[in-house]
Amino acid sequence: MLKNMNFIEKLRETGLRPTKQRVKICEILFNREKTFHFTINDLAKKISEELNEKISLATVYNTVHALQKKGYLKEISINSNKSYFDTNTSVHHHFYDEDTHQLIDCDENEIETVNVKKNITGKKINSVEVLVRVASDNQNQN
Amino acid sequence: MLKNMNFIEKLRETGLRPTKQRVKICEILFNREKTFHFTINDLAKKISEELNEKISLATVYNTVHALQKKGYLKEISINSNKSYFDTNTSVHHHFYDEDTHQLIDCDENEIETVNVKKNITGKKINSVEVLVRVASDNQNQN
DNA sequence: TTATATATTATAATTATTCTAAACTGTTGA
DNA sequence: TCAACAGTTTAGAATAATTATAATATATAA
Repeated sequence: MLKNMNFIEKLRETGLRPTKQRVKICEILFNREKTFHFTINDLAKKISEELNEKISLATVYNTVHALQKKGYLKEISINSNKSYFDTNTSVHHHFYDEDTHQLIDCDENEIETVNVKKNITGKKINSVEVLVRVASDNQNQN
Repeated sequence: MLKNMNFIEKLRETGLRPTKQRVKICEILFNREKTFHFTINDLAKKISEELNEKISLATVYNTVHALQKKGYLKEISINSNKSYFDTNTSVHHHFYDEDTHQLIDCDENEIETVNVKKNITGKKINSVEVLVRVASDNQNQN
């Protein structure tokens, strides 16, 4: 996994000043094996847990949005009043468990490439995302 | 197009009391040719415009959620801090124009059937939705 | 090292949504 | 028909997520 030095480099490369807070957030987000699905709140909580130090919520928002703009994070579409982010920025899809509200990454090969036949003049396709909603088999939908 | 009588029937059939407000909301939502994508706010605005009468926002929320629970409306997954609803409850997909924030329905045949190979034990697939994000071709993403 | 542009922070403001409790209305059955 | 009850509507308060603000602090270039 990457060392802090790398984060400092990486941030600088993309034109983001490597401030203390940004480097810390990068550590938490990217020093891990598996990809991380989180809300801003999850992240803020993790910061104060793991670092015994608080970072202003506004900074967490700013930093996450900055990282997203630079392509280090991806926002995920789910119906929810919260925004979810994903450290896996490659093209991939999600299962959403409606019982537990858990989000599960799909391997590329678990969903066949989606063939979009329509195109809109003057517009380019930015992304094609599939969301598979699942729920317990014996749930009656009252 | 359906007459109010039909809405009263329909509501009653599904166990929703056909109150004045619910019938009005049904009129606005379902007395139209093309499907309607809206937020609660859009709907509330339309009500006061078309009917010169206000319905409490709380009632709009309650009614939309009741209609959704009964399957007359579908909630759409987009990254946004608002919830979008769709009067087209059939399985279909969407284009989302990131420039104009417009949502466009996809005909069934404009996206090939998505083949999901993964399945999760004890869970059934409720829906498979594709969201295609498009944006102006000459936009630099700075 | 200093000047300057940028970032952080606490807090206020905003926006979407849900809750609450009182008033009201649709429905059921005498 | 009408009383009674359960379900609904309502305005406004409460909550939650996010964004704006403006003062302070920091990173970086010269």
